[in-house]
Amino acid sequence: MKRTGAAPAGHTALLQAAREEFAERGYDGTSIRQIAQRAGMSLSVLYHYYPGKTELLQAIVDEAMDAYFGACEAALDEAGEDPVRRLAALVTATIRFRAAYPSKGSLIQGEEHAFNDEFLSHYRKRAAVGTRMFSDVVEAGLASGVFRTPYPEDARRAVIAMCNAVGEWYDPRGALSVDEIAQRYVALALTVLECRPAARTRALRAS
Amino acid sequence: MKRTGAAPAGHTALLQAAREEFAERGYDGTSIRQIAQRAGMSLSVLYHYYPGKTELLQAIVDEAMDAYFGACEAALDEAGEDPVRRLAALVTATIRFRAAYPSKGSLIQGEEHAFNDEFLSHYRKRAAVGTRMFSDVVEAGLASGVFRTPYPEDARRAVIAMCNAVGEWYDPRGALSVDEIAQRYVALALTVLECRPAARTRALRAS
Amino acid sequence: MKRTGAAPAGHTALLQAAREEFAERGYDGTSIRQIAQRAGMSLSVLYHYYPGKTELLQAIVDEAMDAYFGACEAALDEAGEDPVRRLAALVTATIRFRAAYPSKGSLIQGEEHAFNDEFLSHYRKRAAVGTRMFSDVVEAGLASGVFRTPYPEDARRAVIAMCNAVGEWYDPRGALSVDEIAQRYVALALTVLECRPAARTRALRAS
Amino acid sequence: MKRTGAAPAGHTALLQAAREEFAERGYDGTSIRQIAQRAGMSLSVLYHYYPGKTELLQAIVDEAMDAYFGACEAALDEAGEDPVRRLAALVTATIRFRAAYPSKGSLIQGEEHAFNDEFLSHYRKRAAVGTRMFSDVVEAGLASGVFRTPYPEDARRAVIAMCNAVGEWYDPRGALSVDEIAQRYVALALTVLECRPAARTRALRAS
DNA sequence: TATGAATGAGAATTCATTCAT
DNA sequence: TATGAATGAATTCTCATTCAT
Repeated sequence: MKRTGAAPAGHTALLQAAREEFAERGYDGTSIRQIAQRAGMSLSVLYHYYPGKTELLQAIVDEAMDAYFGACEAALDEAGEDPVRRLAALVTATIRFRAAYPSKGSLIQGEEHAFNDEFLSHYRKRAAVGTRMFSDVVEAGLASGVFRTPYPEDARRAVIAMCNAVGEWYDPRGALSVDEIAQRYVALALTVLECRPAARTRALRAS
Repeated sequence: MKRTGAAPAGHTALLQAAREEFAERGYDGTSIRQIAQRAGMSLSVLYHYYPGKTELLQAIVDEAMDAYFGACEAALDEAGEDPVRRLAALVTATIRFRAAYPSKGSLIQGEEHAFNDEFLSHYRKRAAVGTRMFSDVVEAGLASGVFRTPYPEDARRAVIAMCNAVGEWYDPRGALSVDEIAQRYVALALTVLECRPAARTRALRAS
Repeated sequence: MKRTGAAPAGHTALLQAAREEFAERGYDGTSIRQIAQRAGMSLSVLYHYYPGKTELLQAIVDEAMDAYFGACEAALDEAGEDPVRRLAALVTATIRFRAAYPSKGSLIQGEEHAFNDEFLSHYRKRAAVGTRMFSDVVEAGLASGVFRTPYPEDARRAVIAMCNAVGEWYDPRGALSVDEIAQRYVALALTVLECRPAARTRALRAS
Repeated sequence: MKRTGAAPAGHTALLQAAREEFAERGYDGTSIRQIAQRAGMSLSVLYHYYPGKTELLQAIVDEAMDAYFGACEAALDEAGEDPVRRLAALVTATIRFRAAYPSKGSLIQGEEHAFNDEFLSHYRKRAAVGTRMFSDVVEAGLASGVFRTPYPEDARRAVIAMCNAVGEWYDPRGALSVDEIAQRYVALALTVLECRPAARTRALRAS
């Protein structure tokens, strides 16, 4: 997250403000005046940073995807070749991401209607890459025989859905830390994929 | 599903139109003009039926919850006492519900910010009842030893999340029917809960 | 006030409701729905009694003027020829009228802008008659030497203004009865007109 | 009375336009479109200056009260201690005020129903101060024996009412100047208060 | 008489955005 | 860069009134 330093100061404050407002009221429910106010700047200044509301949304979504996919790739790199460890890496990265960004303010799930056509296809392309990361790991695990789920597609969807849902209830003041939650979800995900006990034990010990 | 007969004609057409528009563009992204237009009536007529946009949203959400919880209760009644069959009943009802109502137009997930305080607490109360239905079944299964998940709370959340996610990709023209999808998700849910093989076989045969 | 019996039941309830609403919120601030509701009838019924909002206003104003001018004429008749007694009659009638009708709901002072041209001239004509009643009495008093004000026109306006103002503060639960107030205002009015002490004593004793 | 210099240009034009429209049609009878049009600006610009219709009304009323009470205080200061001269000061200030501001557009008599609770109490508080100014003078005059009215409270109301009524008929093109009218009303007011002839003569000569 | 549905114009207000400086 | 004024379209909602039955 070494993004700071490069960005022209106001940029990040603006993105942060927009992220929060969008998260609280949704894209359409938020006025750029509210964003400017929360960012502590005038409307005119806001327009100097971004040409419009849409671009603000897109910047947020893109930034979130950068952060998420970057984390995923880094985690995969570190995980090596073992499908179980790779799966654990993805789950952990997803949980951390959902915990870090408020509820729906991140990938702005459900705000796709606010995207214009160009950005929508860009977004879908990147989202597909994300899906692919999971699919690849699941397929690798099936190929090597450590995963045995009869419904790989649905199992992959289930894993992603349950990880994403963490963003809806996670509270930093809760009893469990993010990483403790991540551990549990790794276990649950392996269960969903019907991971062989031996491989599972190895992975859970490792992380 | 022609619920007509009770409702004064335009009411249902209006709800249907609003459901579709809200699903496509979100609550704030939808203008009541668009709703009226889709329902084929003038703005004034819309206001003749409903006192405002909020009430329209609330009516939709309430109706959806009525349908969902009604289906759940009926399914539970029919399932008898066996926790496995009860779990299967809830999963099936949820999948069917998510398939029947377009994406986010049903329980209007993520539009809570548009609820006023009164309705929000009403909504949360009902939602808690839904959560409870799942919790009760999970607990009963754990008590009787057929479920063995070490994380009942998270497993329950995972099951609900994966069922809800069906609404995001389900396409009636797809290869699998709703009930086939439901069968798969019952299997996945039982896997998540670490259901004993014997009980599982029994349940999957039964449905 | 034997007006009842003739009017078709709903009529008077309607006028009463309209009078109250207009008094509370002004003509433009009142919707005919509010009037219908206060009168306990449906919109359609209201429109059966009166063709529109304007006519309702005009009916109220006319009825109020009927009541007021009727009372004035009766009082003048009873007063005989003495200017002092005639003045006392007018003042008393005016005070009683202002006390009987809520604040501005009576002659709807200040709602002339809501009158159409035809009614406006009709209203002005009647109002002029009212003014004339006072003027005549003042002039008679001057002619006979009992009134000695050097500014008859302004004195007349002052008397009328102070009587009308009673409607703005009169409270039936107050310490003084309407007639006690009227007595005081007769005294004040005679003072304004610089009535000769002898004539004054006679008049104040008489009433 | 060119108050300009402080206010940002459009503000005063707006207030003037609103004052005139409100005076002609009443608060509820006036649309902000009409105000904007009379002020020669667009709706949006109007909203740039004032956040809403209510605030416009309140600004007008407050400004009018500032002007009136300011004039009263200045006049009282100049009048010295003599109750007769003080009374004359108040009457003159009131007449001038009523003549300067169109009919009911000033203290917006009779538009209290359009005030919100907060402003209503603020308004009533200031209005009470105005009442008090008159009461104090009347009481002082009674104490010193120059006023002899047996009904001080009603006399005070009468004086205020007759002065206020000037705004309903005053026409700058009339035969009498504002100050000539004021002189007459001072005389009438002193008559109402039953001022001692000696003191009266002195006061009428002085002004 | 009576009714509830329907109508279309107009209400106040907010929006994202641009412009002149 | 930065600013506050300006813009005009769109927003939700209310209005007085009429219509079909």
